[in-house]
Parts: sequence; structure tokens; C-alpha cells
Amino acid sequence: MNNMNLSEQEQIRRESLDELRKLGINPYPAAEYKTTAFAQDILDNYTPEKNNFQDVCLAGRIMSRRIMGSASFAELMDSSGRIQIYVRRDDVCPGEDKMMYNTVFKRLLDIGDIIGVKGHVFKTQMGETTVHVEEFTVLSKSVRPLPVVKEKNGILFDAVTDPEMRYRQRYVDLIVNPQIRDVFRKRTQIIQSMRELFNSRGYLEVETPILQPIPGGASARPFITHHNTLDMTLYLRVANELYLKRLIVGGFEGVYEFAKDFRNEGMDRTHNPEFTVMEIYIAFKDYNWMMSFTEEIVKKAALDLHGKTEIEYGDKVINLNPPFKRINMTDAIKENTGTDISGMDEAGLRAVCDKLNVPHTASMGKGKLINELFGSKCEHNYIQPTFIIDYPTETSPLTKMHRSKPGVTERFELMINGKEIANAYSELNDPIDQMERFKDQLSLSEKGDDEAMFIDLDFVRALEYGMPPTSGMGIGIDRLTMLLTNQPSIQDVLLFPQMKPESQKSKVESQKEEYLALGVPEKWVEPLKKLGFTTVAKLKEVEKHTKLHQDLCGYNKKHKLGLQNPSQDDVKAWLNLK
RNA sequence: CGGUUCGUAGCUCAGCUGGUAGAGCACGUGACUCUUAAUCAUGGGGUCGAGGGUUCGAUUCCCUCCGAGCCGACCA
Repeated sequence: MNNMNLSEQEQIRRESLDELRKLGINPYPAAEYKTTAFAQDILDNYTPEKNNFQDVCLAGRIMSRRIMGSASFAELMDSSGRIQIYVRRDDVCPGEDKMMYNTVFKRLLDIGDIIGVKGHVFKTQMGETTVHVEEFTVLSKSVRPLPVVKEKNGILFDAVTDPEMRYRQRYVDLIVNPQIRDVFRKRTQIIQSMRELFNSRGYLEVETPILQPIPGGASARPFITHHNTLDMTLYLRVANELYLKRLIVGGFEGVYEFAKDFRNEGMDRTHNPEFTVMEIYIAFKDYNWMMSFTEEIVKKAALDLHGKTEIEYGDKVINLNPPFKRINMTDAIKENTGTDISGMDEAGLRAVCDKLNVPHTASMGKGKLINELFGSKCEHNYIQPTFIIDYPTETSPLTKMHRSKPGVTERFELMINGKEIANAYSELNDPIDQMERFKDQLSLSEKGDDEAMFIDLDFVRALEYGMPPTSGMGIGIDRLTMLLTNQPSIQDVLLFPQMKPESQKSKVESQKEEYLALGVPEKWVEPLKKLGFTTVAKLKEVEKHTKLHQDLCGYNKKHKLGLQNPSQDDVKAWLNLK
């Protein structure tokens, strides 16, 4: 039986499952279970004086049990929270037959099972609001034991904190660490908050291709895939920017998308290979307007979530109340390093980098060097929200040149807590300039810059028809969520963060008959499997029968199987050794 | 990619200078009709991440690999 692979507790639960069926109880019933209340609603609103909730029906997972003979307390957890239930034998079994209590509730149900209960609410002598159960229904039997977390006075005992378990088995995390559910509710609330604002302005939510023939709109290594029917290479998008701007060309006033983007790059506390960005493009606006709009978006999200703009992140207090500080990149570098780089050429910038111990390579041009200086010396210092304005042209190939300052573009990034949260431009709508910028990117990539952008000729064609002056902005939803929910890692705001696969133990096992065919007595088959010889092929690889013989005898002794040990020659014969 | 810490029962964790493993919760059995980390009694449960090496003997020491966290590098 494959039950040999199951733990004792799993086997017992499977036996309970069979017993339930034998008693005529379907452990996985199909019918809708109509509930009339949620746990939190009862906890919040029950008052003995009102005598309300006297006929309630709720469903949830059994999270703890305290059985005291013919009466029991248990905790039921539904989507809203936990509530205590009180199950008394003579109430759930009013007649002679006490099976539902004695056998089903006490013996066959476990922590983790999902049941429905009907009953009335009361307060115990200890004052705890409790559902006095008159009838219960098995809704789903759990055959795998759940980690048991206990709690007293807000202190958790044996809480599951192992990040591997939490991220790989998020379902378990969500069950036993219910505060984690709040993080994800808040994530959705943030998205809702933004969506409300955009819709109220009449902007259109759209969907654009994830599979793209040209991975445009950002500088990043893409994931590559292949379409069989078209027999062509496709890329998972690194950005959706170029498609959204095509829609502005098409005549929409404003378009936005909550988009999953994919970048085939490193992973750390702030990077996951797939991540969510909200990008919005609005015609006839510029980046100054967009800065104010970004302030409004962030402020609204904070208010919708917390009712205030002052938030705590780690040991920091961050105030998201506008206006945010605005500083251009040159001044930012001066502010943080004391060095004024305005008007410097490439050689001058390299000297500054050397002086400040900022690493640089030969393939870096002016823009990259400035980016590098900012990235390593300035960025992390902007804890309070700050717009960094006017980025070098070289690293902003989709951005309009600054209206008055030469050499820079009308671009800003919003820094909060030393991290980029948003990125926005006055969009480049000059098709001739755009083509030139793409060509510059091409020569950069020929110089060895593997993150230079690809040329998207169709996008240039769209611009040739004419795109209104437009401002666009992207916000990293994951990072914004981290910030607003005070989570230290991007993995904590992604329901299923990317993980390396678990090493699968080989599931292939030889049948008992195959061992018997080798002359192995039936009683020794399971011990052999337990010792790792799960297939006869593995058995045939054994070179020293004496070692196997020792292991088998040792296993017999250790597990007190009481089997008669085989002789060395017997073992030798199984292996077909000479 | 480098440094570092870690992987032991379903869960949380002990385990000394090498002698094949312990606790609490959970689970089984019994007692208990207002408990709440329920309690009391009793019992079972482990290829100590995988593979190799040293050794009479490895959970422990060494090497390789797999997985995770943190720090750094690279990267937006």
C-alpha cells in the first residue's frame, strides 16, 4: 500500500475518512451550504440584551478543540475570523443515537476539517461570545495535519515563521497566520483605490499584450518563448508602455493598465521575476501635472488604507502628505556628494566616480555614469517622498527632451524609503527624434550594453501619425504595497513569490511483484523500500551484498520487526551476484 | 555569482569533545457537560535535506550537491 509513505497522523485521518463514509457521511458533500453569519459579525454585534443571532448558520475550519467528555469547545475560523463554538452531546444528538457526537465529532473530526454549524449565540461564564451548536455538517475532511498555532493574550506559540513554508505553501500561511490575509486585502484595496480615482476621471482601463514580438518599453532582459503555430519567437513583456501610447495615438484621453511585467533578472528583497506595475498615460499633460497627480494617487491610497498619510515602515515614519520634495538629479547629486556635475563631460564624470568609489565600465556613457552616481550615492537617502527630476537623455530614450535645459529629459522618479516607487515622463512624441533615440540604443547594444532597447518600428509608425503631448507614469504596485503594509520583502506582498522547485523525491516505485521475482521474501520488500531501494533497479546497483545484509538486519532490529534475518547468501542471491 | 546562517517527529525547537535521538504542541486510548495555550493518565510516531568520505561506529567531523533566509555583487 502507498500508505507506507504517509505519516501516522495522515494514515489515521484517512482511516477517519473511510469511517465517515461507512457511517453514511459524505466527507466532501456537493451541496451548497447556506450560511447566515460570519464569525466577526457575531463577535462585533452580538449582545445578550438584544438576544440576536439566535438562529445562525456559519461554516469554517476547526482550528482548535477542547473536549470535555460529553461537551466540547472548539474554534471555528471562517474568512472573517475565529469564533468559539460549544458542542454538547445531548444537543447535537437529542435522541438515543449519540453517534454524531461520540464518534463523528469527538473521534473522526480533526483540527483543519471544515464544518458547518447551526445554533444560537450566547456568552460563556468567562464572557466569550460562543455559538451553541445544535447541528453540524461535515463539509470537507482534512487528511493532512495543519501546523497548530496557539495563542494567549496575543502571544503566539509555535507560530509558523519558516519563510520557505510560508511562501511555498501560502495556503498554510494564510490559514495559520491570518494577519497575512490582511496584507493581501490591503494590496487589493490599494489597487481599488487607484482604479476608483482613474475611473472617476474617465480614464479607460485596458489590457495589452503580454506576449510581444518585440520586448519594448523598458531596458531589461526578457523571458523568451516560442509560438508553435506562427513559428516565431515571442517575449514576455518587460513593460506595456509602447502599447499604451499606441492607444493614446488611437484617440483615448487616458488609458491605464495594472500589468504583470516579466524581467529575467536577479531576485532579491525588492525584485521578483514577475511583478505588477500600474501604468497610466494621459493626453495633453506633462510631467509637472503628472507629479501632482502622483501625489494625489499616493495620498489617496494611504488615506483609503490607513485613514492618514503618516505611515510607519520598519523603524521609520514616512509622511505621504503632499507636496513632496522636488529636486533635479544634478542638485540631488550635489546635495548628497558635494560635487557639482553640471556641464561635465564623460571624462569628468569618470573622475567623479573614481573619487567617490563608484564602479563604472568602459561601455557606460554620460547618462549611465550619472545614473550610477545617483544610484549608489543618493537614492537610498530619500526616505521621505521625493521627486527626482530631469534624467539624462541617454538612459531615457522614450522621454521628451527638457523644454529648456539641454542634455536632460522631462522625466521624474518618485523615491520613497530610498526606493523607486514611480517613474514618469513627458512622453516623447516626435517620431523623428524617437527613431534617432532607438538608433542610439542600437549602437549602445552594439557597444555591449545588453539592456539597451530594441527598435519597435510599428511604434515609430504610430508616432508618425501623431501622438498628442502626453504624460505617462508607472507605479510599482508591489513596492507600494510593501511600503503601505510595512512588509520588508516583496515576497511578503506576492501571494505566490517565485521559488525554486522543491526537490521531488522519486515517486516511481517498483511493484511488490518485481521484488518477489528476484527472490526477495514478501516481508522484506517494505524494509528494502524504507532503506531507499524503492525500485528494483536501485537494488541491482548494489555492489556489496554484505552491506545491504547489515542494513537489513539493523533495520529489523531497530524497528523491532521480529523478522528472521536472511542469510548473507540469501541477500547475495536477490542481487544475482556471483 | 560570492560571503554567511540554517535544514532533526505533522508544527515549534533541544541534542556537549562522534556511541543510530529528546521536549512541548499535535496524534492514539481512557476520564471529564462552561473550556479557552483546557486539565489528568497513558501510548505511538523519526532513512536527523540528499550523496560521498574519514571512522569499529556519523544527526554530530570533512567534501559535493539540493533547498531557504540574510548580507553583498549584478540588475530596475
